[in-house]
Amino acid sequence: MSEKDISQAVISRLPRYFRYLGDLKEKGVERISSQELSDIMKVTASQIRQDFNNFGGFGQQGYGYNVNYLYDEISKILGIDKQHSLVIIGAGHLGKAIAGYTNFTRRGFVFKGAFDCNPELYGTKIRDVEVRPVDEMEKFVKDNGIEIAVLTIPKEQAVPMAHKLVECGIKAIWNFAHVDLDVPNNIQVENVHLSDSLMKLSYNINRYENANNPSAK
Amino acid sequence: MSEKDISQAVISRLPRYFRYLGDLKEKGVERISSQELSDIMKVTASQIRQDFNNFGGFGQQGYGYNVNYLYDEISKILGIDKQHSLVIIGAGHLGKAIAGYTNFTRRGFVFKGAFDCNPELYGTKIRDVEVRPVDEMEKFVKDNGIEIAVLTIPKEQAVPMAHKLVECGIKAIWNFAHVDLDVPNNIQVENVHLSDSLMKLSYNINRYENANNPSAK
DNA sequence: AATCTTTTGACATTTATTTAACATATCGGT
DNA sequence: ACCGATATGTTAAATAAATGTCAAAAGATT
Repeated sequence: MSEKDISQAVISRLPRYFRYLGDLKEKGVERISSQELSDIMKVTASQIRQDFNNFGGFGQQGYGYNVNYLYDEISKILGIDKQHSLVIIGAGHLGKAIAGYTNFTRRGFVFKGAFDCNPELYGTKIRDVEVRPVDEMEKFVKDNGIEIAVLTIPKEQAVPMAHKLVECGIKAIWNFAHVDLDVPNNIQVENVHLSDSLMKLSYNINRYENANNPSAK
Repeated sequence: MSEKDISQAVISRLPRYFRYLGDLKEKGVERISSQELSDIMKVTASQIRQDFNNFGGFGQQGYGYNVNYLYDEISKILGIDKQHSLVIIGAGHLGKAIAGYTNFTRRGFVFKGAFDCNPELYGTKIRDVEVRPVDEMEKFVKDNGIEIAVLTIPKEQAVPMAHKLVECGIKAIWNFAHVDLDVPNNIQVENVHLSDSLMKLSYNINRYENANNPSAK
């Protein structure tokens, strides 16, 4: 039905390509070969070519890839050529950090609403958007056809909230709560488990130290 | 020299196991089989056993795994049985969100200092820790033997700052800036590229829609 | 105490991902 | 308009990861 399934390993690499291509574009570089990109990005040229070829031939033999064209194509693949509306649920520091990050706006993610259950925050503003009581979320999401909900609330609240969001017709959840959400699989979920990331870092510190000082243990 | 290399794919799964084991522990569950855990976590029992066996036999045939024991062993593997000191560089919302996240403290990550280059923030406090001028960072990191630096600053500043941190003897960098850091490989780096994560979500929204409405393109 | 059941740990198999190799198309200079 | 150099797209090989299988060990039951 859709294009043949492309592995998430490939998808995970696309934003990085996109970032480097954006840099090249800004520098005025017009063309680049997989080998040059390989040198800059420290991945094999073979992988670069293979990754791009999952989506069709973007390059030209003997020439390489046109930076602008490739950049645009990747942005289409990633769906950031279109606008996506989002609301933030949980107007704490993390929610504010995300809402305030203007680069997301540049990528087509339009911040439309913020909700919290702390009355002290009601009416305060984050980038021209008023923080509202979380009870108003359902109506707001439905009325405005919001696509993405950013969950920056404690894990206890995250699961029921995800449920509610699904009922409101949300398409995707960007989940910062330290819990796995169980939602129908027509709802896209992307988890950002910060503590998992920090533990990985801790493991690697440990590993390096044990490797160089095997006395302990 | 060290234990034989374990793939980062396995390491990435450990924090999730740890999280579920913590939940089981709290519920008073004493033992669990790979099959039961498989049902809860939606990964194959085979993978669970294989993952644990990378680090030695934690289970017992005919019995399963002792939840408390396994939990403790994983915490040792991840190095979160020991304390790790950290400083936050960039006291914006993101830095504050991370500093304020008390769960990290529970896992042994001790927040010791915060630095920023915005004079308005000097002297303000984040959880009893005073925000200081970024110029004082070098001395502070050296004097206090800080292990981990959390980089929550704009990408332009991140690269030179990483350099400086390496000179101060930092062991690891938790990087939230949207740029790849180039540091010696005795320095551990863990990247949290939020925009990459959001783009992945966008891709998956797009993919699902195209699959169910292939008219477009 | 013997037998049956459970469940691990180890290994074999399958699947997925990455890297390498190369034929072929295009560019660029003469 | 030709010819050599370049660099893709594609296919094949190698590597890595995930899954399935089963003997053996320990617990549970009678």
